[in-house]
Amino acid sequence: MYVVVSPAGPDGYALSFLDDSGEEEQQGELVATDELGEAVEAIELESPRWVWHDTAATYSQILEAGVRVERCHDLRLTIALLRLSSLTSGTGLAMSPPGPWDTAITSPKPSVAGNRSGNELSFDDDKPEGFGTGRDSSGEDDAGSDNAEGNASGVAQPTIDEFRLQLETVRAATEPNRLRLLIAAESAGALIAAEMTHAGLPWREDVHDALLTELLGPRVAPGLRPARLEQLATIIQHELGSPGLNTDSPAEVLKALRAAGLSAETTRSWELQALDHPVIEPLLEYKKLSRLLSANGWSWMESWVTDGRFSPEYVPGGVVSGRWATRGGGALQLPKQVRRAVTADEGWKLVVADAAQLEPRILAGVSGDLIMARAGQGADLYAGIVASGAVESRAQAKVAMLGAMYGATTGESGRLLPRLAAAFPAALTFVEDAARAGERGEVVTSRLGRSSPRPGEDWWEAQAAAREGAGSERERQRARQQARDWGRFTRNFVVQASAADWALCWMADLRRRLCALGTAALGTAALGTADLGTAALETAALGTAALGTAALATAHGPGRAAEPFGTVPHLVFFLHDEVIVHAPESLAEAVADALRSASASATKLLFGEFPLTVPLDVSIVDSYADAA
DNA sequence: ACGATTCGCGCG
DNA sequence: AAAGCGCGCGAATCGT
Repeated sequence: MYVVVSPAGPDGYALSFLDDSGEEEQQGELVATDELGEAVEAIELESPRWVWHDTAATYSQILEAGVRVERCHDLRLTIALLRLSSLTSGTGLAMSPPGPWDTAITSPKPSVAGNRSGNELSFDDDKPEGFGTGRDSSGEDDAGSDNAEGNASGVAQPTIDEFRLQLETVRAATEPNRLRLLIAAESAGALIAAEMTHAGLPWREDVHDALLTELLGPRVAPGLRPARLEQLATIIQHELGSPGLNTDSPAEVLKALRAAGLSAETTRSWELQALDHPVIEPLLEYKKLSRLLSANGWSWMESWVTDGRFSPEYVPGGVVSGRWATRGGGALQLPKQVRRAVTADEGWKLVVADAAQLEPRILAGVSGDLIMARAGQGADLYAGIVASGAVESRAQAKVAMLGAMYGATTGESGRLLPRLAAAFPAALTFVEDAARAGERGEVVTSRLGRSSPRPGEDWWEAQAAAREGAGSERERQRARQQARDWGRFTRNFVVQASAADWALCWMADLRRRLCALGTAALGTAALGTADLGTAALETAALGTAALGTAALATAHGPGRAAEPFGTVPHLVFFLHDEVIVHAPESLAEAVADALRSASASATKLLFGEFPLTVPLDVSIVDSYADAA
């Protein structure tokens, strides 16, 4: 069953019920915004798939009411996939001009730092053109239920139509099941993103403050330099013999370095490291600490940490490869320096898991390179590559693999590539083909059907001009450069995007297992971990395990603030190939098992019987800094 | 004075 | 050792 959620009037939603083929099976109903969570909770007992324009906008409100849902279909994320996918190229949907469904719903009030509540929406103000049915559904609904139901169907029609179009487009696709899995995974990712933003990453401000004080000196007002930075600045000025030097200005620092007889082209740290001069050490320390202060100092904490939680906004589908982006607080770049502050609540643990060498393993999978897959049977793929005889050291194996996936041409990496190609011809041919396709301006596609964008107008014009021999030699050279650049992008895309496919499946499967764990833990009997297996997962396209509504209901008793997680272990952080689960201590070991089972499930979903393994590094810790 | 771009560095 | 992919962010710098 599908339940389509559409905006209706200034302060409400229409819920429409569709059967599995998309036919309307019963009259819809209208609910006010502040009743949405309650209505969803009741319907969720039937395990529907929720269909809505934008998960981030709608699901956050449901979470505010303390309610979670098991699965959804995000119309905006799906249309983005279907527009670009090579599996649906040429379809009406792919060729249609951009419309309202392509646009995210933005909340009227820009989200205030750390404000994890009150994210109300006004569809009247914000809905893009094209939604209107010309009918006013607000107002005298009391007149009779017939009237209300009629309006519910009317306002819901554009949403229902778009959903049916997307279903039909998938049905007609080259490989519908592959796309269905991708869409289910992408939508599950959107649910997870909203839940992680809602939950936040447990953050100890006192630990963070102590750490800053130790490294920088006591806290000072914004704009002022803490003691340690002041001290280092003075030393630098002295060593360079320029008392007025502004150590924060790269241009001034560079000038001063050259005046002191040092041959630097830039002030980048790695370049400075090569220089031999007494100023280098204090200068490097200054840059490091200055970075810490500006990126993750006290004002960062003030802006982004509230009530012991760091709550960045995750942006699923924010990168064309399917990786997520984030907004706010630089969540993609939490320095190792400050991870000490990420600390489990009392009685809870952080279960930190990292998919070891994910991208090269995924390359083995997408290219069907059995030799490389075999090299990855152990815990360390790079050690396996050394054992295969392709290169001498682990360091070489790593730099060569990265070079293969990124398109290195020079340096040690470039030199090692022929040896890698000889040892693993299937894998290297695969990325090489992807690069050649990109150089021709063609589209490449991930394991589950996410395709790369085509290069822009400028790119094509430059190529055309160069082909016709027009323009200067310089312009032709530039065109070749652009072609190679795009080739490196598509070369990497097939790996990065397939790894993102895997990570989404991993998390979606993990989420179901975590919910099952929470339910089992609250039951009277020890039910153990629910292992639903791959077959069940495939038929369900990511999501049939009950979310444990009973557990959730128990978790927020009457009179308490609604809390959608209660004692259920839940994801609190995700970074490409790494997750953090916040779990009650008693469940931590079971969560670690769930993480590994989910890895196996995801690998099987993507690669079937191909003998690929994605081992995890799992740590059960109190602080993120203690993770392996 | 202010928006756009670049630099430099953090993460995978 | 410092290239080859993908990001976000703050400060400095550039352009108008």
